[in-house]
Amino acid sequence: MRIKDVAREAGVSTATVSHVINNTKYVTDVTRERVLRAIKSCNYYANAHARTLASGRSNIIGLLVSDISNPFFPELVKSIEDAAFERGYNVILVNTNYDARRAADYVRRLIELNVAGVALMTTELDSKLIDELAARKVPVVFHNVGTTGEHMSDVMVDYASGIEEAVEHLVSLGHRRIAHIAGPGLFRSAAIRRQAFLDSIARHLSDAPSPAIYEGDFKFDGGRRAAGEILAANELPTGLVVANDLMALGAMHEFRMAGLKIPQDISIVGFDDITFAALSQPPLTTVCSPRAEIGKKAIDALMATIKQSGSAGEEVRVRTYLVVRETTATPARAIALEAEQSRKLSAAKTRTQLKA
Amino acid sequence: MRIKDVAREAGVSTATVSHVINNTKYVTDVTRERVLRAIKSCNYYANAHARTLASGRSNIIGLLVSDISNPFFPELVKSIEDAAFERGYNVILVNTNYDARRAADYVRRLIELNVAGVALMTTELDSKLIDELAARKVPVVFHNVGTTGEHMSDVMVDYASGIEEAVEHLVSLGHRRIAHIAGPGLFRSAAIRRQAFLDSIARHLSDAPSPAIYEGDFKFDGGRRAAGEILAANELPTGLVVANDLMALGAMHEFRMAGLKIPQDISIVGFDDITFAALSQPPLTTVCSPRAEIGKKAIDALMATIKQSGSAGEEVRVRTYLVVRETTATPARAIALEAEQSRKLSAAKTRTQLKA
DNA sequence: CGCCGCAAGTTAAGCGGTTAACCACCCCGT
DNA sequence: ACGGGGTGGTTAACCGCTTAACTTGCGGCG
Repeated sequence: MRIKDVAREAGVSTATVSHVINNTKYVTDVTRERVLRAIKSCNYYANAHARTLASGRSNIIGLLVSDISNPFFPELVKSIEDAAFERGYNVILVNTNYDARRAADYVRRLIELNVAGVALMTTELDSKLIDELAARKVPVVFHNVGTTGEHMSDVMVDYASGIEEAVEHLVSLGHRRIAHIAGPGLFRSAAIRRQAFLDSIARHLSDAPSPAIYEGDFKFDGGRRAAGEILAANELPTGLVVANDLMALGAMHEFRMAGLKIPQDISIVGFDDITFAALSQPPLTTVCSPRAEIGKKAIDALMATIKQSGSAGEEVRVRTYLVVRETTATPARAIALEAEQSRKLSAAKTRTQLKA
Repeated sequence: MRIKDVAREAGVSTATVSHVINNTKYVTDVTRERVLRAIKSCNYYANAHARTLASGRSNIIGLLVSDISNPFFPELVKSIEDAAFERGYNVILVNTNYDARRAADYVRRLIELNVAGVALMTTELDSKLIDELAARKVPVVFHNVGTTGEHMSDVMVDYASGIEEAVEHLVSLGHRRIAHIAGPGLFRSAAIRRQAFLDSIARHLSDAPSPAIYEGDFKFDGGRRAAGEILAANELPTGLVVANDLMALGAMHEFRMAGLKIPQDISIVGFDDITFAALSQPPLTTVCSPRAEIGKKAIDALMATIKQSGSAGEEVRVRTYLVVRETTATPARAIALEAEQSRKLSAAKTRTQLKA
């Protein structure tokens, strides 16, 4: 059932069959019909490898993610796969497990597969890999790396916009003591979020004491531990911005264990908006990192550089934004406390004045 | 940088280069060395498509899942990708979105790619697809379909064993009124779990009234709705076995909204053991569907049929088992209630006896 | 009427490997 | 001295498709 069988069946040359399949040359309707019928009657499926070999064009793209079982990724993968499917591409899924060596092995395989492009949605990236890809002129789209170049696009997620909204939200609710649970120091995304948090605080709460920052590991337990540290500190913040939802959920768990009510005792904002953010108890207010949009734009950018090779990559921007749910509220108890304190304070003052 | 460049560089024929790469023929150490050096100095990467075309062997496998964003799948995908990677295979990820047409499109593409094998981890399966695959003699491994055959293996997950453990667990805690929230009627996996539940109940609680069964959609909201129905019914069960964790979590949410305490007022057992089962509040007792094992065994079975074509597929079994966490407990309140009722009852009896 | 140009196909040369068949050489036994 | 067989490598035919270049036939135009 090869193209030559179809050609024989239709009484034409293989070239003609190829042309009707690919629409690469005008063919009369009657010939086209004959060919199509032959294709059907032979139950002919083209051989993609032969096609790629002959044409130099492949319809496979590589998708690298750090860890598909991290709840951030599935939706991203889904949207990428979806966009690729629509455009006729197949995606090879690569799970690096945060392992640079494994990523390198895979990049080699992808190059051997002559992939049309690569979506590097990992956080950890070896620059040698990128060089390798660049040397082979493989179109690439990154995620928050900040480098674009020939064949290299980047979808930059504007973490700051969402963090700003989060801080603004807390401040407008009346919070003045806001802490942050950051991600691991060496993660770029963690560093950006941390800085964005500090900037926003500086902007909105310039007179308040500088905010406490705790560091977690981006996982549930890291959130628990950080919350433990917060509880151990002498002054509890009333608001908390957490660098990802998993840690936010972990922190909520720990606070609840300690008998705190959320949001009455402490308001919490997460980051990412993973599926479970909406399902937690209470539903988590969080900053949405729109993964469906990220995936779609990544493929758009990749396709653009695939179509016209030699083109410079583009830098696409995606905003993050706050999704208010039920873990944030006016810090009523804290405000009452402060009011009480200032009342006592003024009463004391009055007394001393009276004494004088 | 093609094989002929390497051959020229090393001063040998392309055949020799091919042989040292693939270890297909003995080559003297000095020649081998020369070739390897040439490969390195040319920075040569073999072309996988040419290799596949010439050899007829591909190192791509197709992995079909219904929906990667369903929390059941990521871990399965991960273990499959992992096992495939180790064996030198690349996986093309296919997200069918529960759409038979899309699955069909993809199967065609996979055949065109001459994939070495296909892992059909979807719930919905068109028999035409399977025929197509069978006709092309593509090795396939299913998930709970129950058909094996030439080139077709199946990893059967023994849902019943876990359900049995769950029911046993509840019964041994003292539960006598146990209900079930089932999955959508037309899902095979849902039907099997439902039947396993009924069987277990019949085995352990033959004297009790036949258990109530509610139907959900395998999603969080379906669990909420089902829980709503349960609350609306006149007699609350003390124990609940839910067909998957997402619905169990939804049900917990609903019960909590209604003011019930878990597990004091109602014990809940989920199914799947998704990541969030352990993170819920309280952590969910559930039946673990060991996805890492399923994935690994699926690839093992697939590889077996790939290696020796013409072999009959095997049927692999995987047990599910109960993971006890904190949503199950002795139905204290219910027992107290019943005790109270029976006391009243006997008191009433005594009264009537006295009267008599 | 002869020639041009276009329309519709065909021919055949790759694409980059694999591998069966073949060859040259050398060692060894008789 | 000579044939046989093993060793280490080469030759070249393919795998199935694409596509540039070429052919053929025909209508239109000067």
